[in-house]
Amino acid sequence: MKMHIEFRHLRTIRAIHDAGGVARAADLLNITQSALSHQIKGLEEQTGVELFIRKSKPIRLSVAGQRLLKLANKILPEIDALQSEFDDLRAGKSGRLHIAIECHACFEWLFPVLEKFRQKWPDVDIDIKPGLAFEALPALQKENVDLVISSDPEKLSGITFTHLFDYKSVFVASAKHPFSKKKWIEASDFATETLITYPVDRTRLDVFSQLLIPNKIEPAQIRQADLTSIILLLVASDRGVTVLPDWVVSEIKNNSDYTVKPLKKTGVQRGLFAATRTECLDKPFMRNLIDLAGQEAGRLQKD
Amino acid sequence: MKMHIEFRHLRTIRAIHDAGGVARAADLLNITQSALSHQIKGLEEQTGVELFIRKSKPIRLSVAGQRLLKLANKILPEIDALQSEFDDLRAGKSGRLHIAIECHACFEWLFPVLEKFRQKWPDVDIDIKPGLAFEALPALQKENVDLVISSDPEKLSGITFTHLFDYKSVFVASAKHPFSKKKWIEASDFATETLITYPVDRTRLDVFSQLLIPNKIEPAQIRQADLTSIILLLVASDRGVTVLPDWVVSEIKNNSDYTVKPLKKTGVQRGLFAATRTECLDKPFMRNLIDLAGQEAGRLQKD
DNA sequence: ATTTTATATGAATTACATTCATATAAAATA
DNA sequence: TATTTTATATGAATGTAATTCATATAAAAT
Repeated sequence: MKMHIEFRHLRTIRAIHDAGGVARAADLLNITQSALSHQIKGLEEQTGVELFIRKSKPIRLSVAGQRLLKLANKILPEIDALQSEFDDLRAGKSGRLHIAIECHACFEWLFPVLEKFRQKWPDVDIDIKPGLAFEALPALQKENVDLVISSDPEKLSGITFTHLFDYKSVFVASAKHPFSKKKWIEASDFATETLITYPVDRTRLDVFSQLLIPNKIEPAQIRQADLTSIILLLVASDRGVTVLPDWVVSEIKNNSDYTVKPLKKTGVQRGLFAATRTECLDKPFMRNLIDLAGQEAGRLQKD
Repeated sequence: MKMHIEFRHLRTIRAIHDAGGVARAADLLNITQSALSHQIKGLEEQTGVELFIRKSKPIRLSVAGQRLLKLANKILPEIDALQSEFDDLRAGKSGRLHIAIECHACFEWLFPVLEKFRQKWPDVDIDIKPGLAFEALPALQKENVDLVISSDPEKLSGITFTHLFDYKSVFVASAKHPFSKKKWIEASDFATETLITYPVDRTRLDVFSQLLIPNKIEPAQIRQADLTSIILLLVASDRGVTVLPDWVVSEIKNNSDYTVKPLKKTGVQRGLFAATRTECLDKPFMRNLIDLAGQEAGRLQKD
């Protein structure tokens, strides 16, 4: 009396209908006729209605039975579809790729990469989570995201950092700016300047982490802007100076509105890494994304 | 390895999600936590994908798990709905009422009855099968129909005939017809007449079964018409004579276009019966239909 | 009426879900 | 950080329910 309707029963109903009888259905399901007979008897007890008309010999579905069959024909394909979705998932054709980017400027090269990726892996669920830019690595461990783009590799259990490419952080100012005569920019130079940055914690900005904080220099003023194009606009109109990755700057290097200088005599070189859960590197789409990211980086550097 | 996804699994997934953890879900389902743990392990083996993220402590659904949950939330209510449909069926609120009528003129009184019935039993699936007018009783036994309206009760195993009402078969002709002077009509009178009948086997027509066949009389001519109103039209314009149940004739009894006479000196009295499978008499809607038919009959006779 | 074919059923068997006892691992707490 | 608490996992034992086997019964076909 505790028994429930189970998929077994739906498969049975469908088989009996398709095969046109219990005995034939039994072959179809690789099961004995007796088993099916017991099964439908149990099902009729459970549902409380007669599912079959037993007066005719290959037994037929009653009205109630037909109703159940209808449901079976609706539900069973859905389960099969789900199973094949799962098969895709296991085969690595589908999956989830939720990305957190610590580096704000990375949008620039990430979008073209994702566009290529999307074409090759249409069933992978792509998303970018800019919200949790900080705390990205814990989120990665907790499987809230699957990929973190970061400049600061850490030793973390279960997390692997894959080197994507190197870039330089370069100083950008208006062409009219007095620093256009300098060969390179020092930390101390910022003390009198208005610095334009992305609106993120300063520890996540190369200018600060690599130059100003170590040298204990505070810019005269800080102004924040969301989009790279806005920052460049502000710089062009001499409202301040900024520091950006060289790949961003490559587009405006030959633009006479701007002057671009290295930071320090040696330049400030940084690496960009893809952080993933180690086991995820087995997934083909994940490896492919990292490959694509490397290729795109190469293309940017050439310009 | 042969295991399939079962409803148990869907209920489990849903419970784990709703309760927010395996342990709490276990209470919810009145089952041990261990059972659920084994269950989801088996399910993961079957599907081949990880359904849960086990890094966090009350375990969460993975992407695949969420997909399964979505399906569970779709499917489980459908099964519940079906079960309550079955409950209605068992309670006698719903069911099938497919009717075969041997007696062609019965449409006349059956339609109003069914209209009343439909209002009271909206979930009963009503249908009239005029096609298998002959062979109606075997169809009843085979559960192809559930009710047969017949004038000829037989002793048949599993079939019960319920008397609905009696009627007389009466002769109808145009008012101008010479027989309008007769007190009653004999079989021999038909030998010179054109008889208009429903287009059915003559054994199912009262004139033949009750009068002409026993007396071995053949009408001069036979003409067939589908609808009672057409038959009456033909009779009014003196294209022939007919024999109809008195309840049909009651409408035109006072119409000066027609003359109505009894058959034979004594009249030809017949009964009308509802044949059903005996077990179907337990169903409340079936009893109610038979009651309604009786009432409607009473109303017709009064006119 | 008889044979054939299809379904039903009781008892035995087997498979498998569940429980129990306990290990393991994450989260909370000190 | 160590410790306690809470949550899940697991192996072995148990119990239940699905399946099989052997056979009875009933409808269809001959």
